[in-house]
Amino acid sequence: MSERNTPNIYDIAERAGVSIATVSRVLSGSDKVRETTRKRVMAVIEETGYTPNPFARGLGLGSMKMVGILCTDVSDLYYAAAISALERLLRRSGFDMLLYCTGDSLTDKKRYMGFLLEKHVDAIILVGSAFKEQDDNTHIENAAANVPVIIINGLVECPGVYCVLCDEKQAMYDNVGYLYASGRRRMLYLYDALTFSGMQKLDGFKTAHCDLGMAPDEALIIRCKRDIPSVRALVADMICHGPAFDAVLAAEDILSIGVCKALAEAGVDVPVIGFNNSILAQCATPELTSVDNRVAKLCAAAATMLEGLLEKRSDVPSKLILEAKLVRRSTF
Amino acid sequence: MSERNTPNIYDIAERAGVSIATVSRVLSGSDKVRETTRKRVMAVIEETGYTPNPFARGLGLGSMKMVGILCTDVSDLYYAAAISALERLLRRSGFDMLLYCTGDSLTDKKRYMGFLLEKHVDAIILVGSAFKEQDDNTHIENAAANVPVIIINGLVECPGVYCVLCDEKQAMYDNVGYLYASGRRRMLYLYDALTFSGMQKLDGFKTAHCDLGMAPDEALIIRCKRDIPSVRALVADMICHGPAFDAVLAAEDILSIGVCKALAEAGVDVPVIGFNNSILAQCATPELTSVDNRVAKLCAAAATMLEGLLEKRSDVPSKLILEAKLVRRSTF
DNA sequence: CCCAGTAATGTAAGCGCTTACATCTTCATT
DNA sequence: AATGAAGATGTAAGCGCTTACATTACTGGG
Repeated sequence: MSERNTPNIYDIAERAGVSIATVSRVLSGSDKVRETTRKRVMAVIEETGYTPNPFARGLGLGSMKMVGILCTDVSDLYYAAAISALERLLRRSGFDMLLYCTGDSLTDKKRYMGFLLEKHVDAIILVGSAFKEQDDNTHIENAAANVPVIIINGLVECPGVYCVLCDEKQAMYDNVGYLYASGRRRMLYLYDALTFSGMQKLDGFKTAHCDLGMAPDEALIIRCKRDIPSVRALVADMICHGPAFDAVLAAEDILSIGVCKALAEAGVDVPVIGFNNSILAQCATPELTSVDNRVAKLCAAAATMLEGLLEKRSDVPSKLILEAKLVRRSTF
Repeated sequence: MSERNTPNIYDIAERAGVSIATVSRVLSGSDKVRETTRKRVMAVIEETGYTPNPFARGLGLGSMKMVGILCTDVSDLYYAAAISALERLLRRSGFDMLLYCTGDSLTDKKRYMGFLLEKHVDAIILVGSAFKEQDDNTHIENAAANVPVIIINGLVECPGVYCVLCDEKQAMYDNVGYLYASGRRRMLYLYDALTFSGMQKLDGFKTAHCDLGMAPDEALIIRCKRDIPSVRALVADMICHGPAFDAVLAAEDILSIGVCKALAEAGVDVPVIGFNNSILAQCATPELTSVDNRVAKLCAAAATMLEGLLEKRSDVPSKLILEAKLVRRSTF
């Protein structure tokens, strides 16, 4: 073996008395290698602790088996759960995860998407990176022309883009129905961002009202900061100065927390339903009833999809919608 | 240009009427290129949308500017915050983040550490992946022989391993002091895992007791499941059946949540101090006083360290300890 | 025992870049 | 205008792998 620091395929070939092609075949699990040869090569590999250089392999193959993840905010509980699930699933399929956090800026999303493509990843998964209403999704469409793109909880209908999502519109629609059935007529709706998911939920809220013959009161549909004290102050103020409400629907658990605090302080008891069913729902006092939008399942579906796509199977659905599920606790 | 799908450096060279070496120099920002030539080359690059192939570059350079992250659990709030901060900081320095989640298994930690090395990352950062008492850290030491290893909130003293940590022992020591000063003598200590950090805190708790002339009561030092209902049940039981306690210190905010719930239900009012100062502390009712162990700062320090290490600077300290800070809210 | 046919292995040409070294310009000195 | 030195550019040899194609080693049927 030469005195380079790490052995290369030539060293292995030499020591095993074969050619590099044979070593490569052993490495790639090709079947056209005699069993005795394979054993001999494997022995040398074990003995030297050789591992193939991924860059060289990447250069030859055009891929390093990496999947790029574009996530708005990993520190968000919901996304963190998604990343965690995805990592495990990807690794199981032999892919590494290249993680990019975009924040909310569309410019950054586009830029990072570009970086990911430059890295020649095998696929791109978007987690929470889609899409305010005003967004243009050209970067996604472009990316999809080169590599499969999977969107978790977002929807972009375009060839090469595959979406797994939870029917949050329906979930919110149902929430309104439940509250209506229990006699509520003036539901407060709190949201912080009009992402794709945010719009779905808002839409569900409004549609349900219409279908129930109520015009949604715009004064009860409030956009607020994603921040406990703000929401708390907001709700406290509403309790004192109106407009009056007799139930609260929040687009995110974190908002509900602020709501609950304000309600508790004022001694007001109205139902509250959160969204995401994160750990926060269990932390709240009283414990928060919340919609479970199935991160883990979404991610598992995404992983399955990905495998299908990379095997170029043609039976991969371009859209997959899961049902959400209301988890009842103490606030409704 | 040939009819390959992506242009390569030869295409650019040809169209710009220079050699590939010059293109490469332009790309790498070398200064030995005449301004007019650079302009011409850049123009062609823009025009064609050429981006250098990262595998080829990696092969030549021996690096793809990637940093491997080994994290026990990204879905944990504390780690998620760390990952988020690190990603931003790494990207700023031009590194991509290769994320591995190990879980608690030492076998997996070792295995994944190996994978990371095989990928020829430029550095490895451990987030929460160190170290139960019984762990052997040979994999870390081996890795450090090849590539800088940075440990966030862990300590392995070994050449090539750099640690940034928060003085959690001192923080817990101080907690005991504060409670002692307010007259508490029977403090309940709850923890879930004896990671490095876990051991530090426990140590601080015990040492403080000794220094204050109290023998820590082992019956008040309890290991529990990291799970709200368990803790709640545990504490509820203790309230009824003893042993008696007059304050609670928890090693993690999530444990404190269970504590607070049990206390509230039983109408018992004793101080509680959590640890991590995560969002959970703000969610709790009453809001939880908690020790802030400075994730963001730790990560920033790690990033700075990393830059120093990759520039082979010799002034990089091998250990950096930050002070924790108690954030007072309603439970103490 | 020969030969076609197949299985196993080897040869060598990429993949797209970096960079040491060679070559050619430029330009200030004399 | 001749002469270097310094600056700009080109040449070509890797980096370590994959793989099409060529070659050699086997196999059983005639």
